[in-house]
Amino acid sequence: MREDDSNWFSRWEEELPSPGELMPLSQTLITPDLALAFDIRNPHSNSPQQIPQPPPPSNPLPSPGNPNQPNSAEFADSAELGSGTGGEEPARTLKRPRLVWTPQLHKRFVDAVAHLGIKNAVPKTIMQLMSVDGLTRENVASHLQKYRLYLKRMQGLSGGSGGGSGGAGGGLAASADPATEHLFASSPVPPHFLHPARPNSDHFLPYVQVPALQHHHHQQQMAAAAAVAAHPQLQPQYHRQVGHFGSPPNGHFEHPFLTRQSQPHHRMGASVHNPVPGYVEDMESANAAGGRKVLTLFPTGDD
DNA sequence: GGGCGAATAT
DNA sequence: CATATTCGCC
Repeated sequence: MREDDSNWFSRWEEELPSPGELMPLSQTLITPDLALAFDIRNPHSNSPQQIPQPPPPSNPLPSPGNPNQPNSAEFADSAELGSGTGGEEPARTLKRPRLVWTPQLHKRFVDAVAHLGIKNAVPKTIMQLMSVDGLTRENVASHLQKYRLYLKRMQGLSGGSGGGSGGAGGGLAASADPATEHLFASSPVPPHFLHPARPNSDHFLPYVQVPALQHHHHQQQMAAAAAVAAHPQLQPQYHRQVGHFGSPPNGHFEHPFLTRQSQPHHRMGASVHNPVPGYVEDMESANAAGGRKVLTLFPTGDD
């Protein structure tokens, strides 16, 4: 049993993040279109209203859909199927698209793990800390497994024996080999990750500022929304949103800089002002082959 | 029963 | 190969 839920914050000694670090710690997996389509308001909703989203009886995430922005074609598809199922909301049995771990998302992941400490870094906690709505525990668990594998690999690879793919540099900046540079190499791995984790002192933190820190297991959507509602001032003003790019074939990740800014506006009557031209969009990852949809995340902008 | 972790499947 | 799903254990 992990009673971390009760006092997980009692062991924050590894590396206390600055409030600023935690603040931007919130990302959404739901595209604006999707959100609109589902009547869920975004964190930055102008309306002073409280959470307009009553707890969906049973539907963690109807259709995470596809961040494909241009049109909700994909979503429309799902919606159609959903309505056909007989209810209003899409059936709960709908499968969500594969999650694509973009460097930014992975960065958040590493960030969360780093702040939690390896020992406390369990899927649920990580998921909560990441505050990426739409992210499931399974998503994190799966990725965490791979990440641990990666770390282990790195730990073993310090001697630089000429075995296989070159050297991981031992510790920091392990990416030296073009072949090794896939995803994990793109994020800095906190040093203490490789350590046996130094014995901590009993440092207690003055206060904790975690966005989605509720004990209630609610839907991620609501969790995020609620968190925002509870601390609206925590939300940055800028809308650094969508920016999904398919998996880079090369593996060279640059900044998610905007590629283009098409699609001026949709039919939303409200103001859709976007002070930041940060609309990135890329629909090159259309994996139509096999009918596989890919879900991508957007960068928070902090990096 | 929930959740974590590793194995296994797609 | 990257994620998802399943399975056993705590």
